This record gives sequence, C-alpha cells and structure tokens, in this order.
Amino acid sequence: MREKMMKVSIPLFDEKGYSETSIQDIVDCLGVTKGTFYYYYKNKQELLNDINLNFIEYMLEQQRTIVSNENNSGEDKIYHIIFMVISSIRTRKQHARIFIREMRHMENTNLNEIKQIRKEFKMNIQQLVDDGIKTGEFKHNLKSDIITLGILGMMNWTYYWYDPAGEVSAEEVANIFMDMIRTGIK
Amino acid sequence: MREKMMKVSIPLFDEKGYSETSIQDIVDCLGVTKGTFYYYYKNKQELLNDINLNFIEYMLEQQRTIVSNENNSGEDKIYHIIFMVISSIRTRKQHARIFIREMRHMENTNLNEIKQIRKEFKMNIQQLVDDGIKTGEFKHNLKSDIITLGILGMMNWTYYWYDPAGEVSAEEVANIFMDMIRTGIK
Amino acid sequence: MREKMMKVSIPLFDEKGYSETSIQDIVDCLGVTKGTFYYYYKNKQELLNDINLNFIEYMLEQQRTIVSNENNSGEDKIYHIIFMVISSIRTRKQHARIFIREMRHMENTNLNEIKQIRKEFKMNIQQLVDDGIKTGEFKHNLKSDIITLGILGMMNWTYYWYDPAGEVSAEEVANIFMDMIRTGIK
Amino acid sequence: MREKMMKVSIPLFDEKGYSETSIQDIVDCLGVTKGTFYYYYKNKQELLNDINLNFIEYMLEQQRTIVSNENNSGEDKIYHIIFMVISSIRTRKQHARIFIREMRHMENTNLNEIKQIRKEFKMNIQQLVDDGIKTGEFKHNLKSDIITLGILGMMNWTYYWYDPAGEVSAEEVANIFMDMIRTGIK
DNA sequence: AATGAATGAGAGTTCATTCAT
DNA sequence: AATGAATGAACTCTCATTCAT
Repeated sequence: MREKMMKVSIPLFDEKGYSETSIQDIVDCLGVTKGTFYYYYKNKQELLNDINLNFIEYMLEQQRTIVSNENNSGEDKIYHIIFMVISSIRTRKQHARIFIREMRHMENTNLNEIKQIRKEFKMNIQQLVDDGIKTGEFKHNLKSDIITLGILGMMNWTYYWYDPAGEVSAEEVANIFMDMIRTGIK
Repeated sequence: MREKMMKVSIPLFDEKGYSETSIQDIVDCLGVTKGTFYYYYKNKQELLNDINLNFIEYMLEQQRTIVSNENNSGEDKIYHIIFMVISSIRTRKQHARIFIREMRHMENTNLNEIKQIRKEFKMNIQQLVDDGIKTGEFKHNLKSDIITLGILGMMNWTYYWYDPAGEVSAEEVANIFMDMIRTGIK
Repeated sequence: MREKMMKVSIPLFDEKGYSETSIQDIVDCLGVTKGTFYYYYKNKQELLNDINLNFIEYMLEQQRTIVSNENNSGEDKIYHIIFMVISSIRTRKQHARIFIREMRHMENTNLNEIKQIRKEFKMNIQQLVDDGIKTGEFKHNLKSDIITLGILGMMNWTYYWYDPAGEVSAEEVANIFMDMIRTGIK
Repeated sequence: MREKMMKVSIPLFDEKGYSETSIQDIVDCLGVTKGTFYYYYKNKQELLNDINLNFIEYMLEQQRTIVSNENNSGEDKIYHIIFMVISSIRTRKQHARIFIREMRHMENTNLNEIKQIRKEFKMNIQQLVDDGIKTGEFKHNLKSDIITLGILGMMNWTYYWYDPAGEVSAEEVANIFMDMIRTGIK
C-alpha cells in the first residue's frame, strides 16, 4: 500500500506541487479514506521522504554500476552517466522534478541522508574528472569541481525540457552533450 | 509600497516557498496589516507576477545589451552572457530561484508573457551559436538547440550552488564554463 | 451628492442585496472614492435609511392625496391606492423591493419611524374598509384588519412579478384585483 | 448532523439573514467547530439549498395531496391550499421567510430546480381557477393568471404578519380570505 | 469637498492530523 | 486493515470605517 501511495502521489506532486496536493487528493486516487493514509504513513512528509529516497537511491545505484565497470575509460563512464540520466527521464521525469523542487519540505533527518547521497553522486563524477586529469586523459589545469557542477547542470536541466516522446533520442542528446564536454563547440 | 512588499517577499518566497509564505509573514516584515497588502495587491499571485516579471525583464535587458554590442564576436557574447548570469547571483540569487521554482503558481496571462520572454532569452543564445556555425567560428555539425539547452542548464544550475561570497569569483566560473564550451575538457 | 449616491445604490441594493453591495461598488458608479462616501454619510446604514424613508414617505404622501379626495367613494379610493401601488412599480420597483427586504438592516431609531409610517399606510386602507362597513357600502361582518392584510399582500406581491414593460397594463391589474376584492370570483 | 445543522440555521438565517449569519454562528449553536460544518457541507450555499429545497418540496407535496383529492370541488381545493399555507406558519414560518428572501443566494443549478417547483405550485392553483371557469363554478371572464398571483400574494404575505400564537386561528384567516376571494367584500 | 493610505475584525474555506471503532 | 467523524489552526481575502492631508 505504501508503494501504491507513492505511485499515485508522484504525478500529483509533480503537477500540482507537494503543498498543493492534499492527502484527500492522494487517497481519492486509490479509493480509500484519509484514515488509511495515516495507517501507513506517519504524515505527509514521510511520504515525500520515501519518494525522494527511492529516487536518489536508484540513481546512485545506477551510477555505481557504471562507475565500477572496469572495462570502460573515465570518459566512457561520464558518457554512460549522462546517458543514464537522460534515459531515466522516460520513467522518472516526474520523480526527478519532485526531487529537485520539493527537497525543501523534507524533515531534517532525512534531508541530511539525501544530501549525503547527492554528494556522493556528485563526487563520483568529480572523481572521474580528477582521474582523467591525473592520467592525462583530460587537460591538466581543470577545476574539476566546477566542471562537475557544469556537467550536473546540463544533466539536471534536461528534466525540464527533454521529451522522451519527441524526435531526439536520449542517446543523441547524450552524444551531443558528451561531444561538447569533450572537445567543445569550436 | 509595492516595491517594499516585493523586496521583503523575495527572501520569504525563496526560503519558505511561495505557497508556504503567508500574507501575514509578508506584512509582519513591514509592520503593517493584511489589509494594507490587499490595498496594494489584488492577490498573492499578483505579487508573484510582479516579482517574476521584474526578474526576467531585467535579465533579458542585460542580455540584449550584450548581444547588440557590435564590437564583440559571438563567442565573446556567449561569454558575457554567462558572466552576466553568474554575476547576477550576487544581487538576484533568490529572485532567480523563485523564478525557476514558482512559475507554476502564476496566472495564465502573465505566464504566457513570461514564457515568451524566456523563449527570447534562449533564442538569443541559440542565434549566437547558429551565427558561429555559419561563419565557421564553431563546428559546422552542431545541434544548436541542444547545445543551447546545455549551456542554459549549466548557467541556471549555478543559482543552486554558486556562492558569491565564496572563494571563486564569478569571472573564474564564467571562464571555466566558457573554456569547456569552447574547447572541452580533453 | 447624497441624492446621487441614493440613486446609484438602489439598483445595486436590489440586484446584489444590501450586505453584498460594498461601499466600493457604490463609489465606483460615481467615479469618486470611499472617503467621499463617508464625507456625506455617517455609515452604510444611514444610506439605507435614506433610501427607505424616501420610498415610504413618497408612498404615504400619494396615499394621503388619494384618501383625502372627497369626491370619491371608499371603494374608489381603495381602487386608486391599488392602482397607485402598481403604477409605482414602473419607477420604483427596485426601491420597493429594497424596502421590503432590507428593513432588517436599519438602525433602531429609523426603524421605528418607518414602522410608524408603514402602520399609517396600512391603517389608511383599513379605515376605508371600516368606513365602507359602517356606511353599508361593504358587507357588515368583515374582519377589516385581515381583509386589509389580504389586500396589502396582493399589492406588495406585485413588486415580485409585475412587469411594467409587459403586455398587461397597471390599470388592468388594478381592475382585476379590485373586481376580485369587490365581488369575488364566483 | 446535516439535519441538525439545518435546524439551527433556520432561525439564524431568518433573524439575522443568510449573509449575516456566519458559519461560526451555526457551529456555536451545536457546540462543534467550523471544520465539522465543512465535513458535512461543501459550503454555506449548499446548506441554504438544502433548507430551501426541503421547504418547497414539502409545500408542493402538501399541495399535491390536496389537489388530487377527488371528493372536493375546485373551490374546496383552493380553500384547503390557503388553509394549508397558513397552518404551515406554525412550524415553518422562518423556513418560509428564508425561502422568499434568500433565493438570491442560491447556486444556479438548484435555483432552477426550485423555480421549477415554485412554478408548479403556482400552476396548480391557476389550474383550479381555470377549471372553475370552464365548469361555470367561477365567473367566465377571469384572468386566471393574475387572479392566481393575487391569491399567492395574500398567502405569501401572511408569513410576515400572521402570528399562530395570536387570537385568530389559521382557520379563521383562511375563511376570511376564501370569502373575499369567492364573493368579495361588497 | 475629496482623497488615499491604512486598519482590524471577521468572513468562508482548507487541510493535516487524531482517534474511537 | 480501514473508516468516518471531528478538530483546530491557519489561510486568503473582504470591507466598513477612520483620519491626516
């Protein structure tokens, strides 16, 4: 039931916003009553925590798999992360947007956990950049943290414009971004 | 008074969120009563409209000045836009974040106006890329729209991490980003 | 200015109701500001008092003229009162309805004055009935007070259905009512 | 609970008026909180709808029973309707006055329904008059619609003056009115 | 004679939450 | 496992009224 509640809440939270979605809205989707909600969840925040944790843990897990693949170069790994993020939009666009927008409404305890995971997600990319600098794969004078934040910006922004049903495939976008990151537009 | 209300609302809207900020919160900051708010504003939304329009019009104006400078190359202009955006964080960080997050709460009429301006902001960049492709300044096989969205992502994300009081100057960030965009990290 | 305010308030009070009409609504019709209203009127109630007094005094005056005409029989006088009331709808329909519906909102002092006038209006009719009984013009066993209330009911109700622009003239309605009152429908 | 709320609201709506009665007034009578009101009613209007529908449906039902009684003549039926209306004052005076005065505040959907019922109530009387004309029970040259409006006026006005606790019984008033309608005062 | 800024009290309504059943 | 009644606090918004200018 907790799963069902998460599932119906995600489109509601994305479309109307967390604050604007009432418990009533959620239980209406399931044909149950508000009491039922509180049987499964302590409060509304807990549901948001669940949703956000579920998302970021999934993303981190995917990223870890990519990073730990020893057959690929750093560059390959960065590419695969970008591709993974953009691909995830097909099934997790709403999920991702909630994550970005509604973090503010989380309890402190869970917020810290999430920030930790988020940091790891970022650091994994930064590490790839740093490694590349060390091995000579990348330029030697890069500021890896800012480069990483640039890459994250490009990726995260896709949640606001990329349409998986549109003409451009996730692969194409990933390729274009990776090209720009690798050799620029000049 | 409308100005004063905008001014105190911006930090509130950024920190607590638009929905979570009550009219009471706003008027308390000014030492006036709720009635006063409604003397100057038709409703809460109108205040948000004001805030958002004020922001995006400022940004567009700055961008127009940059773009219309005939002494600079396309590349220079892109650089100046990036620098302008990051510099704007010093005085407009909260303003910008409200703009990005709370657009959903705007009235339709004003929303359309804002979307229009936003589109122009984007198209101005895309035009620079297109021009660069035509003149040979940039690679000839670029997908300018996606490249532009990548650049916008990098810039917009800075509102969430860049600290103007920190060690790295806006100029440095702009340089790093511009380098990546120009020649990549390889 | 007090007159002008009364004039624009009457349609507003009739259509929206006294409570639902705001001072703002009233002053908007005149292109002045709320302050102006309070320059001429102590408060909203005073305006209603004015409107209602104006109406009932006019009605009473008309009635007095009819009653004091020594050429007419009692029956004639009753007829003329009915005709006068129904004729008054053309110019005072809204006025009359406000009078009937919004008396509740009047101050006590004025309310008493109005009730007094209203009573006189009623007693003038009742007197005609009583006179008729005494002179043998009417049946001798009539309960004049209840008969009077019946006649008043017929007349007052016309404010809710009679359309002066419709096909039936005020004269016709007065004739029909008077016929019924005189000789019934049998 | 909806019933209880209707019950306490009727005197409030009659004495203070619909607009002047607050939800707080209503719930105070029941010792519950405003939230409870909104658990049972969508809004204030819905309560008024309930009250008004309840009244007019009761009146129509009573009228239908009278009209459908095949043992009575048309004249008898008109008498019984008048008597029924005046008798209803004992238990429904306030109810009736709310109905007459506060129709303006009803939603359109319900308003139409109510107007329909009201029309039927009127047409049932008019039909009796028409029948009487046809059968020769009544004068042949009557304008039945205006006669009916006259009768309705007499009856409806009783809600504003008849005191069931006073000296005159409902039966007496009905008899006096019926006499006037039948044979007039001459 | 008229304005415009401000007030303050209260309105209707929403909603997360509780809890006995 | 689930309900349904109830709460209470907060919210947006309205408006008659005041008063210095």
